[in-house]
Amino acid sequence: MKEKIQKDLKRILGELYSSVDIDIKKFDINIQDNKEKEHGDLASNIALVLAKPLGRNPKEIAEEIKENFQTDQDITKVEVAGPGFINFFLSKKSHGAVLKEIFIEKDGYGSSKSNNKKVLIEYVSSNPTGPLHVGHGRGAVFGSVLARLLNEAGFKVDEEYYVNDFGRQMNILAASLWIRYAQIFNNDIQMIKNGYQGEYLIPIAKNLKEKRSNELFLSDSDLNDLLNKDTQEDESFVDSVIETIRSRLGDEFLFIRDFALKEILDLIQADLSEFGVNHNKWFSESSLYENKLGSDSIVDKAINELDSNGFIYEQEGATWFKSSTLGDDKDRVLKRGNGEYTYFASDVAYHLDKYDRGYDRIINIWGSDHHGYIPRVRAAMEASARNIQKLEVVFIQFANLIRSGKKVPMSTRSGEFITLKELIDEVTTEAARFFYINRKSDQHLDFDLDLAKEQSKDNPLYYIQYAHARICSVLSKSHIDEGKLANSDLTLLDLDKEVELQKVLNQYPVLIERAALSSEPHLICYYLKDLASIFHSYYNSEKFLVEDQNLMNSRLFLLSGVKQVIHNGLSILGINAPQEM
RNA sequence: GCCCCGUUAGCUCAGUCGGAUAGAGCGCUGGAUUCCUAAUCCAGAGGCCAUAGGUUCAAAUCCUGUACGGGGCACCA
Repeated sequence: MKEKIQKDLKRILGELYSSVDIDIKKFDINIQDNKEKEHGDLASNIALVLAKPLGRNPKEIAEEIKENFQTDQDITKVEVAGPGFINFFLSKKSHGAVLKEIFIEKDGYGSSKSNNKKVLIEYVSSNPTGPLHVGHGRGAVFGSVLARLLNEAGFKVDEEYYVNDFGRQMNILAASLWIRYAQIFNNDIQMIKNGYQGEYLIPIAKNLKEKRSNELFLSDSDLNDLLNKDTQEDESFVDSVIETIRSRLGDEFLFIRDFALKEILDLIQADLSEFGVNHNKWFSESSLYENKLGSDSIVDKAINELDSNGFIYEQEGATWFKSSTLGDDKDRVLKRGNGEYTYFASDVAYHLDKYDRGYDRIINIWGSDHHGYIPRVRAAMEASARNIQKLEVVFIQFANLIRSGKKVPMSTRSGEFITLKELIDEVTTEAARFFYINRKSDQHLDFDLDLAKEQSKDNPLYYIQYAHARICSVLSKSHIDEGKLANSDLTLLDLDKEVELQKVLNQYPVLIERAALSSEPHLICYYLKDLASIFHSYYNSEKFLVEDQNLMNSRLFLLSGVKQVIHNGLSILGINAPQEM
């Protein structure tokens, strides 16, 4: 309908003002939804926009356009109001068109046809050194909802988890696991200061013992240092433990390391899966460092590319990237004086690899504490002659958990954090997903645990689900075949609330498109709350199962449309729409 | 010091491309159930949209300054 009005207005403007010395075509014609019923359904501000360039009174222009506008069976009335708005009034029948559309498209209502564009969303990517905690939950939900949303908007979406399985932290993980393993044989051994403290390594150590029995245990002489509590307090002690195990066990050290990584990735994957988050790609950081038969690794190739573009120099034994020439605060080290690569080197190579895989959009979902990181990554892509417009970064702010009105204290040190699994077990996956996504991503979020568990209208998720269940209940009590409702007389739906419901249903596809384009899935939550609210109000003011068959059928048809849209919206959020509650 | 994000009702927050009288929930006050799920609804009170300028026919929305709050600025990952 909006498109039709736009087209008509364009034509009228062309006819009226073709002789004027300005280019009418360059003005966009906006059609807005009106809030106030007295203003009609739609409005255009074009007369106000044109007033200045034409040097005329906006009301006169609006009247002129109105005179030339042809009303028909859909657009029944045109009015000029206020400072020069042109208001359009739609017929009852044209409001009902949306119900037939929903009826035909069902689950597909709101989704666009494929646009043949590929998008990569990288998210979560937490270090594989321990289970996910609640801090990861928000990014996890956001990424998975954005993936569904973009899929709905016609993109071909890949969801990727970048596994930081390279470097010192993996050795520390291996050492920590080995200590848990050694504790099985000698409980005088204690976890060392820089090791991973969490108890999650204990069951993994038991699994390790199943595989290797006591073969990985060390001789008494090697254990001397480990049993000396004074030296353990030292920050660098972890390195000497790694050295000891590595020199005594040789390749078995690598076995321990790989075993630890695999077990923890299994843990992470299981938690994500229970949380409705499913990455279809897992990208290993260490794969960036493989060099097959003498050829350069991906990281070396990336550095060489920067080098040949003139962005690399050596200083004090380290390899530097001249990011400051491309907007970063300072230059960055890629390879340290001791020959080790920095995390940033991996990231440069990783991002180049993403580009080379041919995506149209590359979306990173990062914790907001990483925002200072973005100029150097951009600089690296620019220095490698990649189109930096393709790279988008969405920052996710931290979430606080609130219980009984108070912040739940959390410390990532010494393993005192609440895991994602514990959160899910307490409030359910669905509530956790909804509350995480309910708020704009770049805003702090207070996650109220008590509210998430509450079963009342204070809990917006229950409110929405209840609307769906109520409709299901009415439809089932009516004993009518939903498939036969399509021929209902939609002109009978002329109550204010009925018209409003149809208008809101009509906005759904636009909402999905906007949410996808601006990466703002929280809009879906607000939309669904709105829709549910209008429905509940309608439910309380009218009866649906009435004597008059025609009236009943049209009302049930409307309800069936509301039901479908709630279902579609919740499904993007990864939340079930229950038949009964 | 530099860089991000924020400041809207007592509280928690929405607010589309700048559009007509500023939105919701909670809380507060008062109502609705012989009837399709009261897990619901209806009505009322409650606002200098932090602040000072600017752009515009029109600013919560765009631009600049200021104040206040949160976060970030490694040869860590």
